[in-house]
Amino acid sequence: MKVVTRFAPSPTGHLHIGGGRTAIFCWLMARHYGGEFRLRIEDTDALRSKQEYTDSILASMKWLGLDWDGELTYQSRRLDVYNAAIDRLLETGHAYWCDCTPEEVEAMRAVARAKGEKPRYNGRCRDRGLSAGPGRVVRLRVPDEGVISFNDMVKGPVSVDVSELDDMVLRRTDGMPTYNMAVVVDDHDMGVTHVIRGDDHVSNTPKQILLYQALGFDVPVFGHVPMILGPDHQKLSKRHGARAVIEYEQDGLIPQALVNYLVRLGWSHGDQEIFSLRELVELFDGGSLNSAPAAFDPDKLKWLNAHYLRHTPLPELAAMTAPFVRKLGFEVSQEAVEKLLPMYVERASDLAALAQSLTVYFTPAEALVIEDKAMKALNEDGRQQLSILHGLLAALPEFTAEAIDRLLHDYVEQKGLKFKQVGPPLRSALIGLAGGPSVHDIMAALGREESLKRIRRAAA
RNA sequence: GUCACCAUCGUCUAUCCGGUUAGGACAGAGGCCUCUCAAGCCUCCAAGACGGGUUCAAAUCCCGUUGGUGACACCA
Repeated sequence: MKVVTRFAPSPTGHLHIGGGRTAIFCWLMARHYGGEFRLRIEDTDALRSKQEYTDSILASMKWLGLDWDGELTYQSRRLDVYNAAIDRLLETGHAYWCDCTPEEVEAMRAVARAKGEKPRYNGRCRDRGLSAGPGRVVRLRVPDEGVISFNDMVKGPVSVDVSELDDMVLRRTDGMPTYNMAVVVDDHDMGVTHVIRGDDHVSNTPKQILLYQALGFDVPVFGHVPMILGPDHQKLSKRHGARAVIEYEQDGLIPQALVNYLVRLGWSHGDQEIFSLRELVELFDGGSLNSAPAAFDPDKLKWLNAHYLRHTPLPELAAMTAPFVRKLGFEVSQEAVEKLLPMYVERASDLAALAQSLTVYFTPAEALVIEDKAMKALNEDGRQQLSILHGLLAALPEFTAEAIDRLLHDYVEQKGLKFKQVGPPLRSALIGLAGGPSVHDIMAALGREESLKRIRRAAA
């Protein structure tokens, strides 16, 4: 049987990392089994759905490297299909019209709650034989007794007594189908075999199974992946920092690093931490998923991203970094960026920071700001060394990293100095920072003229 | 409140069907390297929520307690 999975976001916000992770799992599952991965936009909430969010979600999917099969499905364009299904349910007696107002239903819930029961609709209109009319909704007739069970891919067997279920609304007064109704019809029509979604949908599953049965559809396999919690084990929220995939893109993350991190959150393959996309497709078969919610750890993501940064081929990394440098206001070529990269790949954990560290090379000597920590090295002795070195460097026949390094070491040895006495002052003079690459590499990158200019300026 | 699900180092996790000095990774501490900052390498710190069973043997199976998460809409 061909495996068909789907990702079905509602365009009421950007793609967040929790959604991103379930999308990755769905995609991986489909690719692993050589099946199909479908994408559906759940926009039945006309008020909150926005085109810009659909665009943003699609962009994030592409950025993550998740391609989908077939056409995009928009629920808002399938209203007729849902209504036909609802009519069938009405005809077969699985559903009925109800004219209770939201206030009345709320009162019923209050009563149930007061009795210590689960708040729900009391079934008042079940047998009133109402027909279509303004202000009326269609509700599902939940069986009086029975237990709904399903074998969840990640949670194992789950069962719920139907007495816990509500005669839920299938069709709203405005004629729009509700989420549970649309999902079941769509998943069936799209031939979805494995419904992988967030943990927050477990309690919808029994209701949907009831709908599948009432409609005479085959019930798919369900898999509910646990939620991602904040580092403090609370629900992920704004105060935990970035939640949307697009924010990570803007912060300079490498998509593969985010994918790797997200997959490892709740899934594992022995002790392995680093997975290429190809490996993931090969290894991810839908098993080994953890059923407990996982806390998001920004530090580990940072580490992974730094790892990917270091392992990205230079030209590719330059292409990714250049836009970030330009965003900082420096009109630079990709080639110029690529030349500087080897000095900095091991010193940055994201593209934004990497770009920032390159800016000192594009800043004119006069505008170079020397940070406080770097000023310490420019004491009297430091400045004196700079003056002497300025002369030696000016006379150096070949201004290459090797030659500069040799000159510096020869000088230190002859004068009986410690390298510490020349390295830090030079670095402060050259890039205005206390930390960074070897001074000979910095000078070679800057070139003789620019290096001497900066040394002169700092010595004065 | 009711229902569902969950519970191994601070965090992510391994330990496929009971027998391990409970392993790895991030973070943290220390060290090596070194002109600095990183990277890299090495070492260390650190866990089976609690209480009962079952068993020769339990982190692993069962029950309970506690704790956590989710859900309880004419949102998805």
